[in-house]
Amino acid sequence: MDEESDIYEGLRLRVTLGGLTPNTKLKPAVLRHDYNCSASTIREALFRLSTVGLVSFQEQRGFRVPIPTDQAQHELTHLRILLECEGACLSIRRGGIDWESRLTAAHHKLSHIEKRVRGSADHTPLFILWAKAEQAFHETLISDCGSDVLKATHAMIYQRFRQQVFNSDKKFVFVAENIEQHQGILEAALMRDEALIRSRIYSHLERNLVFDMPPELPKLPY
Amino acid sequence: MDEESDIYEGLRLRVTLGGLTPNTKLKPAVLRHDYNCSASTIREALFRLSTVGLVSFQEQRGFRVPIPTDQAQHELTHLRILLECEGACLSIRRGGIDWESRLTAAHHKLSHIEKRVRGSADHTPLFILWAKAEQAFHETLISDCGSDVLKATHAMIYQRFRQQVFNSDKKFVFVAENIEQHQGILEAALMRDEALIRSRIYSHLERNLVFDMPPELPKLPY
DNA sequence: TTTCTTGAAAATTTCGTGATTTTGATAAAA
DNA sequence: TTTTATCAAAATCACGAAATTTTCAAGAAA
Repeated sequence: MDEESDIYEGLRLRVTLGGLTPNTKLKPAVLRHDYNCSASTIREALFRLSTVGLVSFQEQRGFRVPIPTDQAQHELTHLRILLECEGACLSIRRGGIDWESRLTAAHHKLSHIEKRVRGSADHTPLFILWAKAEQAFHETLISDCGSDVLKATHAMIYQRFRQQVFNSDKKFVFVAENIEQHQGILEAALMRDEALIRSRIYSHLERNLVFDMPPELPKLPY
Repeated sequence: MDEESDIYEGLRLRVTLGGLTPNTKLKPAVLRHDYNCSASTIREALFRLSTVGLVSFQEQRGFRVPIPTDQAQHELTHLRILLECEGACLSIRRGGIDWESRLTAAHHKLSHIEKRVRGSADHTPLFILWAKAEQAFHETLISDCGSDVLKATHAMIYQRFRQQVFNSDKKFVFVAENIEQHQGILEAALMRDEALIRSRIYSHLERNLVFDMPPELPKLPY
């Protein structure tokens, strides 16, 4: 049977949002029990995760949970901005009423969760839910860009970004400003204003840029 | 011994520049003889190649050489432009004399090969050499952007791009304009003109964009 | 105390095998 | 002729174990 991709997804969730301490060893011989399968199967899944940067791998030294660094956070944020601005602008040009409607739906769901999060003291139980809705919103934002390669690349970077900030000390996973920022991005999308959406995506992610970065966004690309 | 990465590299070369017919099956049980190792080892390497898009994989149906499509060519070109413009501009801002010198060296090597290619009728023997020099030039161009993530992502896309155009019917692997275009990119880099280098990178890759795309490049990003 | 060696335990990598699934040729039915 | 059924050959996948490498604690030397 096809448990392989379940194992892959399960491990992906663990290393990204599982709250594992960075640098934790990931031993196939141990993990096999959680998924009941052989060590080789786990190894294969870990290998695939390592090619997308979600686990680190060293020859003859096995797999580990990557260590978050300021540098990595900055770089991942930078690429997210680049890819998301591009994808969003292309979607604005190409997307129709269907895109608008899907984006509105995704925002509605996200917004609902975010308001609940703001109320409760402990974010943990809602967090997985929030993370999925956040990802869905940002992926919907670029969903009509017309490029599977762009979308796949963005998904990769987004996962690593989420892992990075969740596993970093600061745990800035959720901040209140998100609510209005997501709202603002949605509005810019519906207004079909490319320059505005660029600047709002930038503002939304800006706080994760740990080094200084040129301030303003371009009018629009090519 | 560590043959694993040799096997990975060997297979990568075969599926990208090996001249294999698209859709060719890649059978571990057959390939094992070329690398003398077990089928499982080959399988593992092919798996890793499939996660970066260099071989296609279907559950229970094994591995195949990906089929080039116009859509894929367009998307890969689009991302190359995006990443290479960004990386080059950042390198212009951050890079010093060392970057200029490495870029000049890389261009010198590439230029030498390209002039030899222009002369000879059959490009095949020189092709691997040219491909390596071309990649080195474009990677040096973005080498001082300060982001390992950007560089790794670009490398991934570049490989797939190279595979795509080499395995496509048209075989536009080498065109004479490359010579002056590479020259032009080098000059723009040394002039530290961001807008110019963007427009020249775009012009260099433009012919691989199979669908229409907005014409001119942005002044500069953030 | 600190540094260096030693060697047993643990972890990683590779491999061949059996179970399961797909493929493709041949024959039967429509 | 075209479609469907059958079934043997071939390929894929997951597994456990052997071979290799690393880890790390305990003792020797500086």
